Amino acid sequence: MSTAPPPTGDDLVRVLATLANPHRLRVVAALARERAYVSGLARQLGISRALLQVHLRKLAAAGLVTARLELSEDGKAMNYYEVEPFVFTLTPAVIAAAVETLTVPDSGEQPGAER
Amino acid sequence: MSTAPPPTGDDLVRVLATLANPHRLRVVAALARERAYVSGLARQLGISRALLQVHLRKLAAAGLVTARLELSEDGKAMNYYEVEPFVFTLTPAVIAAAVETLTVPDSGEQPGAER
DNA sequence: GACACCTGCTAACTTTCCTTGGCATGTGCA
DNA sequence: TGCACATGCCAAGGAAAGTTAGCAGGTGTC
Repeated sequence: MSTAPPPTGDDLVRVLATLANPHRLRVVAALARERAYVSGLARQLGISRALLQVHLRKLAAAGLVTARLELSEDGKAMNYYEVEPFVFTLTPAVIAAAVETLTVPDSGEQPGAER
Repeated sequence: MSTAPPPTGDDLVRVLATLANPHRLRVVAALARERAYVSGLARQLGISRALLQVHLRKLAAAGLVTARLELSEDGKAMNYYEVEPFVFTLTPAVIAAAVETLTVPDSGEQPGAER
């Protein structure tokens, strides 16, 4: 009974690096409560829009949140973000499995044929 | 039925930041197979001792690995590291809960009394 | 037209992390 | 004594991430 598909090494690193940031954790937490648009979320979190943009971009790149462009009642373009229902389990065994598919910076990249 | 105690926000950030690194993931994976001492592990992973030291230090600081100083048969002091059987579950809900106990860089730090 | 709200981007600075190389210490063995 | 192996620490350069400030575009309302 698997709870979630085992992430590849690179995916795991990306997700971990993305979540390893207080601001991004707050963003995820806020979006978990309810979806929000950029400016509103920036005000809610007390950070600048430019900063939030960067963090949202990273979260989206990691597949943890998604953006949806909508039009408000008064015709304004609002970019609504919502959290993705992700589930990652972190254990030594999971990591050991993920490492098998870790890309090396410069050499070859045969999964499970390096050691 | 809880699988693991909910981590505090700061703990979570520390663990995530620690694991968000290919080298440290490899270290955890190697130690998950079997414990090892610094020099041997460095050779096994193909990295310098100094570099491994830094990564091991971070892993230990996050509570993911532990060090145990032992004496080999021929009287040499070997510092054996072994992985801790940690279990972290990453979901939007877990993150939302952890954010409640996130320390702010400069202001006060009353858990769950800010919003 | 001026204002308020929404969106996005880029350049530049600061800070942090990563990595290397060198140095110092201790043990056992030929 | 010299070599091989183990431990550790520190300084310094390079790479990456975080953050700010500013600019530019769009719409609706007074």
